Amino acid sequence: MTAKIESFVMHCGEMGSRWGFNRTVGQMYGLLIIHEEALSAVQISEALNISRGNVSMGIKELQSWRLVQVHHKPKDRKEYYSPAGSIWEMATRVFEERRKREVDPTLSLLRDNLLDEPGNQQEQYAQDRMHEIHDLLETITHWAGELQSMSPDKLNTLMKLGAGVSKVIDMKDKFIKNG
Amino acid sequence: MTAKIESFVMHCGEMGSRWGFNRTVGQMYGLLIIHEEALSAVQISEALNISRGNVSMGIKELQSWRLVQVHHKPKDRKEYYSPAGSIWEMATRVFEERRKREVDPTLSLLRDNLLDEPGNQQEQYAQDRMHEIHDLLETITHWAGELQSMSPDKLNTLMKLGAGVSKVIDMKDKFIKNG
DNA sequence: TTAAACTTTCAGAAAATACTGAAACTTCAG
DNA sequence: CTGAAGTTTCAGTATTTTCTGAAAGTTTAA
Repeated sequence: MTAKIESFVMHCGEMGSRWGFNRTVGQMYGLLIIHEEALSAVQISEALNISRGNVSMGIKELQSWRLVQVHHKPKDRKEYYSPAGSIWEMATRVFEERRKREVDPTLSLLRDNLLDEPGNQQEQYAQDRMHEIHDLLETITHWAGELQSMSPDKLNTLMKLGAGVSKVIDMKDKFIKNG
Repeated sequence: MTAKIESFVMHCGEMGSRWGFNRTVGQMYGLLIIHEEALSAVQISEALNISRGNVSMGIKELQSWRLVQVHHKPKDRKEYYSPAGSIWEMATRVFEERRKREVDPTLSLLRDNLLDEPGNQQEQYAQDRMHEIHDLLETITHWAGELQSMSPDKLNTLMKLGAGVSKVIDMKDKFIKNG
């Protein structure tokens, strides 16, 4: 590994826990992304100086995020791993998986709590706040889903438009009002 | 604390680490959100059964996220804490702080790495991937900033529009072409 | 079948992170 | 000043998370 490549891989390790996995899983994913050829478990463990068992667990973790793909080479029993999908897909998958882990459980707890009538003023206040949080998370979650259903280039147009989208929406309102 | 309130607070604790802080900080923030009155450090430590020192560290952490506000009562030297801003602001702050911690360092590393010429084919490939990641993160970051600059109700309109925004944009293109 | 070549699992060790509580520090009323 | 009422700090401990490596499991070629 050259110094530049190593610095990227190590950075992925350091950021790993902030992105939702642990250091070695971060390093492994970083390595797979910038390496042109698919790598075997042993190659990964040698490149990163981690145990074979750890690589096995890490691959499992990355698979649970739908971020790696397994390949086989003819006349070779080993499994070779590479990132699943484009950089774009990688981003949407991380986004989606994090939503599942970070938002969905909370939405479900809030829904449950909101089913009961509040027993007193204190609970009334608490429920009002929970309601606000629930609605906000629900709106954002729903919106994120809609965005992900758009084609990447539509989405790109939208992003490039930025806050300008607001003008376009105003224009639509005017257009409709005026017939 | 009633059972329902406690379940919410404990949930915030469990989710804490997924949201970027630790268990007790999560509990503290949950408690402050659903509690109508501001709470003193001692009240927090008693409600959650954690040490006074831990509360102090937790408040510091929440302040670094710009999520709490300090109040003083007349004739009372204690500090009282409550969430800073509306639920909406809370969401944008968490979003923004997480961007700073999760994305900005990576963008800066990528920029640095992309300044140098690649030394060989392997580095060329690595740099191409880094370039893709850089551009994607930059686009998303920029877009997120633009969205945050919009007023909450504009943003709400946009979110409610969902994927329908794509049609509005098409309409604009047609309108301009024909108009 | 057998055994070689590989992968997975998991108990225990190591490392990282969070928490406590006592001491140090700050602020302010008298 | 003094000391009471508060806050912060941080060394040491407890807890949680991650990692290792050996054993168990799987697959396939002969």
